[in-house]
Amino acid sequence: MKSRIIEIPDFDLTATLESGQVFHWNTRSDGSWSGLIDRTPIRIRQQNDAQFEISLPGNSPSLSPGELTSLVSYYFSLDHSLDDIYASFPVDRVLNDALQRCRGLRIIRQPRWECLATFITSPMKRVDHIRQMSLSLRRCFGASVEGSEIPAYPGFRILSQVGEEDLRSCGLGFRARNLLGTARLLADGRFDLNKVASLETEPARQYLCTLPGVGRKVANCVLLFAFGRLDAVPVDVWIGRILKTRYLSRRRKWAPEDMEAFSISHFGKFAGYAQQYLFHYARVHES
DNA sequence: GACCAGGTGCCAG
DNA sequence: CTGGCACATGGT
Repeated sequence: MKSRIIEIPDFDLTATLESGQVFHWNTRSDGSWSGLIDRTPIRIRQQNDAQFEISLPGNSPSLSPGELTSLVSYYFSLDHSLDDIYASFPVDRVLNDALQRCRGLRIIRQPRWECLATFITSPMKRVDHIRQMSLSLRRCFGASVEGSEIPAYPGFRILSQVGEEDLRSCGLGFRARNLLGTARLLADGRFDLNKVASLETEPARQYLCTLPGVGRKVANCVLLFAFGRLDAVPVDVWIGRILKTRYLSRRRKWAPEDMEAFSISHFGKFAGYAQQYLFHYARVHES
């Protein structure tokens, strides 16, 4: 197993992987994380502030050291300048607390379908449940990968051909119909994920919302975590609570759309980043 | 056993 | 446009 050390100045691996944007990475006894970047098994360990050991478990996929570094850099968005992002935020006591506590958290670039599918299974589920469903789907329908304990996430062509009951047996409940419906639209070519990338954020959001099981919240998660739209703000119960109690009047009623608009106007073009810090900070200090 | 979880879709007023 | 409710499952 070849490994290499890379330098990354501002990166908190644990915060990034535990912040509820991705659902399949596991810690190991030696402190490293193992997971898959699409079909490639990856092992990564933070050695100190800025040094990371990355390696390819098993011996199947032959990536050159350069290719491995590129893959990891893209996935973890190591090109994002956190200094610039932090500097763009307003002076704000609430956000600054979260920034200090979660410094180094990065918005990652997930495979599009994997991200879309897992967030279709997310409504009314806790993060650990989403992890469970994701793992069940991988085990039931995903292709095994040499060097990885867990199989790859099943593609939409596979899922489009399974029965709704098979998806329910993975614990999806009422989400099974939505995942199946969406998988079929993609498999039939009636929905094109590549088109999402070519659209401006708002039209892309509207387009995503045509999929069954995808509303504004899920669409924003997909735009933020898979399409690098750093101004997309998913408003869930956590963010809604934080915005209402710390930034807005908790008397008045706020529509999620209005809270999105407030976030953009207050936090700016990286409002999605601000949202993720607030979300993670609130969750690690769970009530 | 209620109660709630990174919501969505549908229907009545 | 707004409010209310069903939707499955699993953990406190």
